[in-house]
Amino acid sequence: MGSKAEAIEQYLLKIIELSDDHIVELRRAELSYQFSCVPSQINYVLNTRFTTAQGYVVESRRGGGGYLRIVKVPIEREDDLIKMLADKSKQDLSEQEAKGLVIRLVEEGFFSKTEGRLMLGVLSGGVLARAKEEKDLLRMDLMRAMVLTKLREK
Amino acid sequence: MGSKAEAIEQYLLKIIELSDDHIVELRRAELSYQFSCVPSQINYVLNTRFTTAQGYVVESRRGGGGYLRIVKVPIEREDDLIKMLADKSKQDLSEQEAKGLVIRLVEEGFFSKTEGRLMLGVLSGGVLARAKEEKDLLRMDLMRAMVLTKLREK
DNA sequence: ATTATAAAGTCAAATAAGGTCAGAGGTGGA
DNA sequence: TCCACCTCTGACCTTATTTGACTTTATAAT
Repeated sequence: MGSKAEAIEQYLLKIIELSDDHIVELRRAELSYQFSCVPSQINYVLNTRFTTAQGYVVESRRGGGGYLRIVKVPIEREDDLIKMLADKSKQDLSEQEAKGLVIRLVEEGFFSKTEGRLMLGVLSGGVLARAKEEKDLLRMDLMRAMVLTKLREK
Repeated sequence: MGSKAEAIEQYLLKIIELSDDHIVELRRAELSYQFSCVPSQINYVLNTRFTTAQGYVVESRRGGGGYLRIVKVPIEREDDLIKMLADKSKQDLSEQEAKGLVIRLVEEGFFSKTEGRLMLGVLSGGVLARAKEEKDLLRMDLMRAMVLTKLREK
């Protein structure tokens, strides 16, 4: 049984897809009611799955007439990419982050679908098991290497 | 006398066979309960019998809604390059070997040129530096993962 | 202005998975 | 018999999700 968080994610993705300008606006309380969960779980989903790294901007407003707005934004890809890669302080990459990033890079057309699959193949699952504690560091190295390879070819 | 590990293996093989897309998803805790063993024995079975060398990709997720997913990738090829990957005794792959292999796989049209470049980007140079002595083992894991990913999509 | 009401945000604890590793226990062949 | 090589177990670890008490901010009503 998939988690509730995932169901909420899927629902949001779907309605974003359906909206013509890739913007969706909603009430936190209503959504949490629909999915019979506490309101703060909506924040959890937003914080873990609709991050800027994954290409989303979330705005909100409290109080009467409050709302949540999720906007999917395209990136100025190469600049942002280089920035991300150049950010030396970011030395590790979790599996989740990696997946989000790859999905986005494919959506942006930076990588083809098959390339994306290839990347997911090495970045996720038990493939890096041997690397143990260094797994997340290595994953970052691999991601860098692949993005750089691709940049060079363009 | 068949071991419990073998019984679990047989069971998994059977349900993978029965599933129409060769994918099976399950709860570790449930399975271990069915076979009255500790949960970690499931990992033992997966690690010893459902490896990439044997054509399986295993994914998992922890936490609420967690799961194990086993994907079988059919390796029915006369292609001896690919067969080599199925050779369990071959556990490491040097940089030179990797390059040669990728080049041939691209020549044969198994991988596209850009995919090949992506692979070389990951398999060669200092990218795996972090893995130290395990570098060659890890390189083999990566190669297997990529080939399986590609086979999976064909 | 003050107070009431209607949102949404934060954060940490509780819960629900799966992962790792080292050592104990078997088993079969030389 | 003895050794090498499986299997099996349990203690401990890491990660993801769910919940709820408390906080903050906006609007509406007096």
